[in-house]
Amino acid sequence: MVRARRPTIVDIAKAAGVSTGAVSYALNGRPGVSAPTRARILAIAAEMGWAPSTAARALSEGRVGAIGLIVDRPAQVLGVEPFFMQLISGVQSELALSGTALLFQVCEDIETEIATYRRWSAERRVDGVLLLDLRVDDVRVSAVTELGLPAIVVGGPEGAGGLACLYSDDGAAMREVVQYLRALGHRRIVRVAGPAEFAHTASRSAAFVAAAEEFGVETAEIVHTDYTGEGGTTATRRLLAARERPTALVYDNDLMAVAGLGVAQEMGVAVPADLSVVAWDDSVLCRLVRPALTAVGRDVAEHGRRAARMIIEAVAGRRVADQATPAAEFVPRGSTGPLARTRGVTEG
Amino acid sequence: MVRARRPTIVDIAKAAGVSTGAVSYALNGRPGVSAPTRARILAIAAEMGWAPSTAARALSEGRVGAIGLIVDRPAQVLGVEPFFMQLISGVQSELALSGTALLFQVCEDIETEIATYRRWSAERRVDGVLLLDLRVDDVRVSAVTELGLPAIVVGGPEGAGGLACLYSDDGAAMREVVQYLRALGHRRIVRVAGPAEFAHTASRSAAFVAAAEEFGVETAEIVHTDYTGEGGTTATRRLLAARERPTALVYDNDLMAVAGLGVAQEMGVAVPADLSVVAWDDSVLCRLVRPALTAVGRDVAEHGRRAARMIIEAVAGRRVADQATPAAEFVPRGSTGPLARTRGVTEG
DNA sequence: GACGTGTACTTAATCGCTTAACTGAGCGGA
DNA sequence: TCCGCTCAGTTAAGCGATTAAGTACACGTC
Repeated sequence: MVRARRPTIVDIAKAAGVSTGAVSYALNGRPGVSAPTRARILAIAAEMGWAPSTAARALSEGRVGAIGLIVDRPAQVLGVEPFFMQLISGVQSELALSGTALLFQVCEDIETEIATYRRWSAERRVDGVLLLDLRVDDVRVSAVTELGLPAIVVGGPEGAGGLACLYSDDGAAMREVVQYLRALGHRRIVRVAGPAEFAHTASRSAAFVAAAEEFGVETAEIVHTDYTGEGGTTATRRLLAARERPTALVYDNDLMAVAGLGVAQEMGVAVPADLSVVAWDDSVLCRLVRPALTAVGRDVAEHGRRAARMIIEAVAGRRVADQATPAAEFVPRGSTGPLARTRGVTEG
Repeated sequence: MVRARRPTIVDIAKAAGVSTGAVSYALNGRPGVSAPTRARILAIAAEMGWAPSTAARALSEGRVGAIGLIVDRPAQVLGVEPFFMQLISGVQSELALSGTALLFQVCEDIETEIATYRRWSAERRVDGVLLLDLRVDDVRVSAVTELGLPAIVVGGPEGAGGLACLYSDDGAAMREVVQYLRALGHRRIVRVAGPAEFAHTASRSAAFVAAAEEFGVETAEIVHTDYTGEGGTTATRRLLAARERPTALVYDNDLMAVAGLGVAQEMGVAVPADLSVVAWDDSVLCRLVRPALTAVGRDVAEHGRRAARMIIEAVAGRRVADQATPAAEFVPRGSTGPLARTRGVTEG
């Protein structure tokens, strides 16, 4: 299979009887060629099926028209957690509008991630990157800053150490969830959170604690897991086996919530009669299980599109301000309900 | 944020007091420089943190070191179906070994997909592509062949119209599933398949029909859906509402199986007492719901890694033979069991 | 001492495109 | 008639690599 020789501006120039410079001006909509000549060149280019060579353009313009996205979660989780794919879809769809490519990489740890940024920067593979899952004092921020690699923090809380940030205001939604659960009679609520080192985990936790205080929730505990189904299973089993078990669980992602639901079923804890379950990211998954999961949903794809727009701006050298994604929406479904009866310590 | 000027071979040449040609020979391990000079050049390059500019290399070598992957399923499905992310993780991890980048794109339809291949080819963005979800008489095959774009068909059945193909032999697993269900006493089995136009759907369906005949399954029906949760829900609802409802359902992906499980629960059909459920792709999801889903699992990430190796070979210009992925493994869990009692037409 | 043969380089063309600088024609005004 | 200006191009350098072809020197050989 011999790869066909694709037309270059030289071919167009020859066909049009002008210089390559003129062709370049015409194709890029710059002044310097007359209207008829421009039209002729454009027609020839279209007919030949010409498209600019990214390599050549990258070399002379210094920009490659690609941005990078690295996810570092185990493949297991990645596959099953809707959030990432939806985010990527969103990012990708927006990038496609400007012909920007998306380089995607899965890493195992943050060191490899940083090494990849270095390599990408050194090889000039990408014009900028999107950082996910910002950690408290995240080393990646200084790494990309040092490299001079334009970057946007996606989903972190505000003020990402000098980098522009797309944050989602989870505070209001968290407040709504806690208020709702409290109104249903719940007094022992546990938040099954993601890893403590993630900045957005911390910010949601803070909102949770504040809301619990505001609405007079007696016990408002937080346990940390790793976002995996197993993590959710283990945590839930432990929580439900406790003497004073919680009556409501607020999970940090849909996957863990589904896992929790399974554990409750397995332990004979009725949902929602004995236990209310709330999932943070809403997704098809939440609607498929029974009872359907009450969830806090946000438009993840839109989140991704915004992030894409921000990084495009940043790459273009324009200042980008922090931006908030539309507030998350609380969607009550069958997994939450009024507490059936007041329960004492343990029942037989 | 001024992007740091990254070192080029000119910088290295100056520092080493040699020409850029010598530097190039040294860095690429070619003869033409003495051992001491080579060592000196390598040391300087390492110290400067030099990495070859992909753009420059692409321009002079004609290869960009990137391969493309397009998925055309709605974002909704993508997010929630573990298969894709796991596949991509696998592909990506293998590509990373050779420093090859992965361009990832989500499309809405096959026309856009083909247009993207054209653009990628014209812009020389990728050296090759992986084709997913081969259709019967797939137009993409001729499209990439015409473009002279190296491509590998992932997961199609053998003989993908001239393109090398990585196929998974689903026949044996399907036979095992049907035999197992038949042994449990099931006589009315329905396969809830993906879209009929996918080649792998057709091949699995053929295996299903053959196995049903071999083991004397009375009713072996096939219904087609779109792989979405909603598709699974609707199909299942219709099937379970029928006068002679099936006693076992074999779903083409985990998502639909979970959806089916939900519908059964909602309609008061006990799983596995009244209905056995089998999912095709095994994933965390299958283990999280209750009862856990009996599933046919394969190592999707390994599938991806193989695909990556194949496309790298193809890009290098070597002939690539069709290859089979290790056979799928059948994992019985709680969602399948012996038929509780022989049921007549409809019961109250 | 002339000649061939390696070795260790250098030189310069090349990939495809952008763009600053230059050229030459046409035109208006003094 | 000459000057300056604008327009519509052309020319050529540059982006950062690779690589064929050339060069200079050392060495061995007859």
